Amino acid sequence: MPVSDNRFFHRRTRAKKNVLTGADRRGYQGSREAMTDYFTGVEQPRVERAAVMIRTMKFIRSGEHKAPAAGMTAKSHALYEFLMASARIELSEKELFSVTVADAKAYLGIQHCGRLREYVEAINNTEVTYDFRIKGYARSQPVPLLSCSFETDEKTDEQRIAYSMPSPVRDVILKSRQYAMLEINAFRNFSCKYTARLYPRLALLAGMDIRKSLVYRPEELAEQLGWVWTGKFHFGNFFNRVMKPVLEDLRHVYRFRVSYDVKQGSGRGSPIAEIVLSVTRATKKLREYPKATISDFELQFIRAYDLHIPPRIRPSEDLLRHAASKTGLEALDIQNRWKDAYKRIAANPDAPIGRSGTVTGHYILLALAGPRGVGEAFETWIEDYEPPILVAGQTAIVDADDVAAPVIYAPSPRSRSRIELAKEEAERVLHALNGFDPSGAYRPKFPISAFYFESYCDPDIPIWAWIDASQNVAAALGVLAQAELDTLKIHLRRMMSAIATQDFAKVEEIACEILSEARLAPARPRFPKRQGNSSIIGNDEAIACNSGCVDLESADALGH
DNA sequence: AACAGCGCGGTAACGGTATG
DNA sequence: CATACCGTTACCGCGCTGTT
Repeated sequence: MPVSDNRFFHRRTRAKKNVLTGADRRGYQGSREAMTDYFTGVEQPRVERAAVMIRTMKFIRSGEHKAPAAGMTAKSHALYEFLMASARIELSEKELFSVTVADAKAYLGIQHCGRLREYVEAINNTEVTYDFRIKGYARSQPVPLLSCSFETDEKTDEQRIAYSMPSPVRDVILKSRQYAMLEINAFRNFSCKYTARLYPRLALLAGMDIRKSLVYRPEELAEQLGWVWTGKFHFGNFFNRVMKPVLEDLRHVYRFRVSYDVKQGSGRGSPIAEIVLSVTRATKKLREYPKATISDFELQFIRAYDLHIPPRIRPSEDLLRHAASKTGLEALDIQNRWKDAYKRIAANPDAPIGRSGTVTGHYILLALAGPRGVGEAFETWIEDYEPPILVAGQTAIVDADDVAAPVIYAPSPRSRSRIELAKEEAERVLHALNGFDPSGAYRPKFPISAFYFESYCDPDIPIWAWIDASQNVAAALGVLAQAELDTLKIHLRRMMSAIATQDFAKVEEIACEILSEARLAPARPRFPKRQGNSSIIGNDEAIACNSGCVDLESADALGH
């Protein structure tokens, strides 16, 4: 193959004025509320991080502690990421930023102000170096991670964290051309402090067209992650104490999967010479594709044609433009294809659609009946879109009233307790169990509803964490996941009703019932006492001894 | 001999509840 | 609302065993 055909080897002219830099980008994808409110959080907002920061950041010391970044635990690092993400949105206009204490606590999922102070102190006490080649910045000069302080808003009496970042860091972000997109909400779910240090490196790789595996000597990787050891380097300790928890933690990342391999060296004692980390390509959602430009001429046609599509199933112009750049088709063409696809779906929802063959029309109808309506339906359709072979003369009649009106959920207020969140979520599930529409106009049939409700049998999803599910509940959910759909629905409905009425003893009772029906001995009822890490099922095999692959998608919480 | 695997035990951090 | 307290979890030093 001639080299000139390969676009990866084409170089961009340096210092071109029209090259986009950080200052030109918003740098944050998603709604701001998605960081502090779980229900908008299902969209998984992302924030960019300049590549040079990821590649060259080194922790050097941390207050009185000897070890670098001693105070930077998983939680304090999560707070750092939250502050960086909040600042990114208004970075080009401001130098001093602030977030409310309530938001920070909501993001971290903590109740105590005291804890928040500890994390802020850890951030203030941690110094790092970067290798920036910019004027006025000595490459080895230590800079604080961020400088934070607490203050009270005099008018509203609201407590806030005010903070600023070292100006070279701000400059670098605004000038950066190469960056990684980080799933900001992943950080708050990490439980190992080293995960936050490896994840950005992997994210940088996952966003690239060519993803060469990262090859490290174990000691080199340990050093980059800031793991300290005394005496001789001990591979077993490093792998069990750092890499295993990190790989396990990375299941909270939705966009890509990580696999690893360890390569043996030669010599006595079968030493490990290399750790190889590989990532899959990061997936992209429809709205993350740039909006294709459409001519006024084409726009006129689109708008004229819009009049023939019922508003409930009419994708917005923006969606069409995103889809145009994803598929390479004309926006007008896509609009037509969507309308045709909808006719076929409405006429025969059981028929598979799209490339994979696993998506049926029910998926689209369910999305249409859901809270995000046509936006989600169109996105689901285009995600798996396969251009159809058109047959002349094939028509179907679309009745604008054959689809239930989308159910609109009120936006959720902040800072609710876990019980309130659980209650609200339980009501959503009950709603879904009743067929999404009280009048019963659209009731999802078998394939889609099985897919939908089975996802609630994962004890790892928030609703079960919120009610602090016991071992019995986790085990019962495992039984339900294997059960017939009707059995699943009946028990799920009972458990969700109990949660909705905040009768948690009842949940436990139902769980025990399910277990005894399945002839499994329930453990001694433990509600309401918390029993530690009870809710992870089926992750034991995720990390094999020598090499393995952590499936990050299995953790998809509410699976829409 | 040089290394990985493994487990014990101690300390700091975390998360929740009770108390002022 | 803030602080004290306590059980659980994360982290780490260390030494022993088995394999190459």
